[in-house]
Amino acid sequence: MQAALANVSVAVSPAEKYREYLATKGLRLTRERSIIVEEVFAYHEHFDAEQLISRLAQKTDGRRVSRSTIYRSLLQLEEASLIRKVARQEDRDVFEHDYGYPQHDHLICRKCGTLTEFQADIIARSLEEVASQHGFRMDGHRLEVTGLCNECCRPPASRPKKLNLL
Amino acid sequence: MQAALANVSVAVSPAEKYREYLATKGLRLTRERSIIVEEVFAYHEHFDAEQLISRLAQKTDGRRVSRSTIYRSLLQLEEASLIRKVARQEDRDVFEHDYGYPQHDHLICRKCGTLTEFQADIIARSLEEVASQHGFRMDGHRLEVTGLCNECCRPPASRPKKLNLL
DNA sequence: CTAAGTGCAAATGTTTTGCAGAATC
DNA sequence: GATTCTGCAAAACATTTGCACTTAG
Repeated sequence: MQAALANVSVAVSPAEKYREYLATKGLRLTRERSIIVEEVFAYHEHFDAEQLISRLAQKTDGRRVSRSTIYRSLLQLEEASLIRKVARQEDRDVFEHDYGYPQHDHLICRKCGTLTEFQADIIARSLEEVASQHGFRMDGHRLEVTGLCNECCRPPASRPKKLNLL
Repeated sequence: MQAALANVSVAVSPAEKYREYLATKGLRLTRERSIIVEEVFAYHEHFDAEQLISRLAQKTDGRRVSRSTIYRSLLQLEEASLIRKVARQEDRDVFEHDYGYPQHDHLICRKCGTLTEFQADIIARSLEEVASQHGFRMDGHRLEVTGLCNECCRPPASRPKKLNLL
């Protein structure tokens, strides 16, 4: 029931925070929205809309939610700063938890697509400085570092060239 | 004719570099591709496919190129490291020159959408370090800093709240 | 001649939206 | 009783692709 409360340093559950956000807009935490938040925060992995949709579609109990509602809810969760877009992969927006987890950035393997999180305070600090120099009021950032992950640059055998030309 | 060569520290023109890239694939620098590279490098502003398309559509001379060819060419220019995606705005990929310009990152105003470039060597250096710690072979990064630009946070009059509720 | 290149129109795939009926205050 | 919600199907949109025709080595 109160998932995602155990090993996370938050005072309020994601669902509760969602409820608060909705309240400020005169909206309600419905059964569907509640199912969605809980599913979103049930795992800390990155996900896209389609994955969330199929996770919810597999539920055998009555916890099925329509595609539209899921998309609508994702927008709200983002507005509420519960989740945020981290990247775009295969034409899909990729989300991650933005609530209850420390700020971090990602190493994105351009071969296998794996997202690896890392933390570097110095970056946030540098950005504060840059922003203030430009009179820019920073409220967040997204940093994607691309390259090859440990796994994918291991076998230096033959370069995997594209096989277009017969 | 040889635009973008004057104030840029490159040995070879973008078109020439494009030609070289194409050559490695057994492809040619056609009239259309040539028109596209030149238009892309005629200005240093950020752009999306649609903008490029309409810029080329306005040409009164025979320099018109089809939408498909432009999209196909953009892919190649990206592959060739002549341009790169910097952001995604209004559901469109935004590109910028990646050739002949120093590495930099962007402040993105979430109100007016302005992209402001900045350079911070310390970030690149930090990333090198982080990458090596993870056995990650970095080949680039994208950093979008979001917030309000100088202009947009100037008038501290009334907070521009969304006018949804009547 | 053969392979690459183009333009067109149609397809794709994600995300959004209009609407009618259901649920909630 | 009015307003918010949902699910459905259709729409919107950027981007990609199949195809027939051109063009260039």
